[in-house]
Amino acid sequence: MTAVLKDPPRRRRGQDTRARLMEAAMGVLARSGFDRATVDEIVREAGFSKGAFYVHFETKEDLFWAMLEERISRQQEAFRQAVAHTQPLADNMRMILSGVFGLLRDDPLWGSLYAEFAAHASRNEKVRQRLAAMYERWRELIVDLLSASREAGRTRKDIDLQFAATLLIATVEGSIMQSHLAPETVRLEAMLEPLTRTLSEWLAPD
Amino acid sequence: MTAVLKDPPRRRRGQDTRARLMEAAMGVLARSGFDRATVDEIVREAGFSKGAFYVHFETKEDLFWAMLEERISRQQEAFRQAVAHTQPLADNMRMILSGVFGLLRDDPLWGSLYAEFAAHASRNEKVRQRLAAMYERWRELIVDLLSASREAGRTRKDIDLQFAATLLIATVEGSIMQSHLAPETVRLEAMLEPLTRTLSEWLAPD
DNA sequence: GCTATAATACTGACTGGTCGGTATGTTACA
DNA sequence: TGTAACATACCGACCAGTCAGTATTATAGC
Repeated sequence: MTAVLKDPPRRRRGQDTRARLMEAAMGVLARSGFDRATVDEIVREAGFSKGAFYVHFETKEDLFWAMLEERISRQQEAFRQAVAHTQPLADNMRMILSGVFGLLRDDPLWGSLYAEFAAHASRNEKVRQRLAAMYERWRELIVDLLSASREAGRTRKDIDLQFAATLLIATVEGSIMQSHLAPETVRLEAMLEPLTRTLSEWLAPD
Repeated sequence: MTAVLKDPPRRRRGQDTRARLMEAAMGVLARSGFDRATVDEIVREAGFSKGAFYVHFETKEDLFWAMLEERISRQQEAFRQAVAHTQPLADNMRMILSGVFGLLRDDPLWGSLYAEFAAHASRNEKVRQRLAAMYERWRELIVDLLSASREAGRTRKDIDLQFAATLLIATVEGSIMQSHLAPETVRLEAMLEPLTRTLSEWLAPD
């Protein structure tokens, strides 16, 4: 993959310039999309000049990568924390769902940003592979979780775990998608309990 | 909604220019995204000149709208045809799924185009509302279907139909998303039967 | 401590190229 | 011969990326 992230220059004037640029970029990217977002707008919002931008990023594309990596690792971390193999499956499920939903509620720009990533992935093989790897990792984590739960006799044995993982992710992402496009009709918060119950019931041995 | 579609000029030189422009645009939009796609590239691919484009579309944005409407109406039509209220629910389910999956298989550009629409919806309130209305219509159709099935005693009564519709759509769209980003791992064809079975079992009265 | 020198972070004017949209001309058909 | 469809050259705005210069901090020698 040969990541192109240059290690950040030492901080100065009390602030981490690179981080502030990325923070501003997040808003601008979510508002305007990658192609319409201009470097000028990003640096203006961050309170820097264009030169500063090109000290920290080689190109605009480079910034995009940095954003993608940053969001993915944050998401993975939240996911991992929500998974505690020792709890009943329904509790795990609720933890995961509310963790993911919470991330979106706390940071409403994430939905737009993710749509942007997905669109880019369609046209950029490298981005696509990176997102595919992210999904792969999620599936692994879920399969592990279900596998452990199955050992403990708390999950039915006649379900293909790969399929189950794919379906779980699909359910969550599809719900997020709909609530993102029609927030007045589909409320994530309201779906937390029904989703938890439905998925748990499906997985529970009869 | 006040659609801005101008009625197509009379055809000339044996071909429907507007349709050919849209066909070419579909490829270019899927490849490059809306912002990177240039009018020049579209007309070149369609075998016309820039002047022809602006005879048939007021702006580039106008073309985008036309594409969106065209895809939505085609999708709705496929959906409606797949739904026959008279069949057992599982058969209906399979019909709907294979209908949607087939649309994607026959036209691999659709996935990219849809990602583009979704990304645009994040930044354009009008596009967002249009997509939201599309989802709303789907939910209505599904609720009708489930409602009829419930009358016939073939669907459990303790499920909120709105929630069920949302969940069904989420499942399908989430699966499509994953197969779009990771086609080598998630094969839609392979998911048809398991999905049909899982969803039918969930909805069936015990 | 104090200054000289080097290294780094940042500024902002500028450029080269791109592209949506237009103006004007040309062709085909009624 | 008029009119709608199409072609082509062009313009003006925009923008990623550059670069020469400035400001700030680190370091070395005293």
